[in-house]
Amino acid sequence: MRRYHHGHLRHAAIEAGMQLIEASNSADISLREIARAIGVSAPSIYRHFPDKACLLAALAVEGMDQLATAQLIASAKAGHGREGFAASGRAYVRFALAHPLLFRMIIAYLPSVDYFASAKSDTPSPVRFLREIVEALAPVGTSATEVRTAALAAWSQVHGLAMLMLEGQIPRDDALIDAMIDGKDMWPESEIHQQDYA
Amino acid sequence: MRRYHHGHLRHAAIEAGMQLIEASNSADISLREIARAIGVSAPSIYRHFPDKACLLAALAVEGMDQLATAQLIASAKAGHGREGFAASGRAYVRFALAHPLLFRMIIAYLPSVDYFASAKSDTPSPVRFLREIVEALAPVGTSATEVRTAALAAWSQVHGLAMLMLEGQIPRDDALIDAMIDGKDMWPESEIHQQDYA
DNA sequence: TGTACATCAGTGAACGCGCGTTCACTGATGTAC
DNA sequence: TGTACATCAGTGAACGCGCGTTCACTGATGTAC
Repeated sequence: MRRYHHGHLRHAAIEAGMQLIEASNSADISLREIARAIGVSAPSIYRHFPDKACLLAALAVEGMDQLATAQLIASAKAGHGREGFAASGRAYVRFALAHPLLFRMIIAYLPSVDYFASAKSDTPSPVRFLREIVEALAPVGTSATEVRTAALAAWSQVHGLAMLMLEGQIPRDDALIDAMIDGKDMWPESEIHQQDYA
Repeated sequence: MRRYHHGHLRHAAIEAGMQLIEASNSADISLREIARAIGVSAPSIYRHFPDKACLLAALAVEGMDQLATAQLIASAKAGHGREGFAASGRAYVRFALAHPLLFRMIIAYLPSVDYFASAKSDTPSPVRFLREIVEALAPVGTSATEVRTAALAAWSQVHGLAMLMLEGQIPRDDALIDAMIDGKDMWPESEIHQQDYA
């Protein structure tokens, strides 16, 4: 009987889960698989997670963090602003291609983050990042719903590209990603009041 | 021993499969389920399909036909051209929302239809429809790859919206679909040489 | 027209699979006296 | 400091599930003579 003090097994399960997710790129991860990976019996998982869905949700949260971070870094490298926004979009697609199953799980197992609710939250998330950067780029006087529509359209754009490439319907062509996501499209002739994402 | 002469069971299986797909909106359909639905033993399916994947592929083909038809009708109703294109995009999203599982299967189980290869094919398909309508709308002198990029961007846009709505990440708001997909975005100040989709 | 026969679309039973979850348990840990 | 004890993170065995697929079969059909 190996003993994991104070939530160590919980941590180990999530870590092992993440590794298994990277290895598999299509089917869901099984609870038993994760237990096997950390050398522990399957029922022991239930000391730390009520059921499988909660375990997967924990992995999805982990993945969401990673995605948000990847986008933030990409945006910062491009100097935020319009170019940073495009860069974060490309980062979204590349993250999906690099971590197919994790990406699907983020979308599937995470409770949806309402666009407007994200304004009140403090935790970083792709949705919150999206809202803030689009708000910063919108011309003064743009209505909240207009901004939201633009933000959701941008999300749809990169999400659709990611999914279609994952499904093999669009070739995984790096140049195509770049061509599809450039900074010129949104509010082309507007003045920008730039803000950092903090 | 009920007997289905001359491929009747094949037909019945596809029909029953389509109905089951409409009923379920998330998990995959099982081969046994389909057999049950038509009152036949599971192994009898194997007289007509080599394996489950082929059965599902047949359903996906059926679904693709329906999707292409829905888009074509929507486009025709709007008079083709720029408005027709937007209408076909909205039809894509609404089809996905109305037939969630079928939509997923079309994307997942169908061999990818290469954009350029679709030019040579004669069978109607969403990709072929997309290519033809975007080509018709492109200003004279637009390069083939530019047209392709625009077409794939449009596809990504509606596909992403559809997926995010299906996953509950974006509210299923009809007005939002309309706002997001209007005909103004692509090549805004270009002359159009319109063509019908035949 | 009647009969022998080949074909082949169906059948029920069985295979092995891995899954999520429950159960009664064991035994190491940390604490209270 | 030593001992009794409660806690609770682990265990192996078992549950029932539905799945895709294989197997040897049966019996209706349509055809050749």
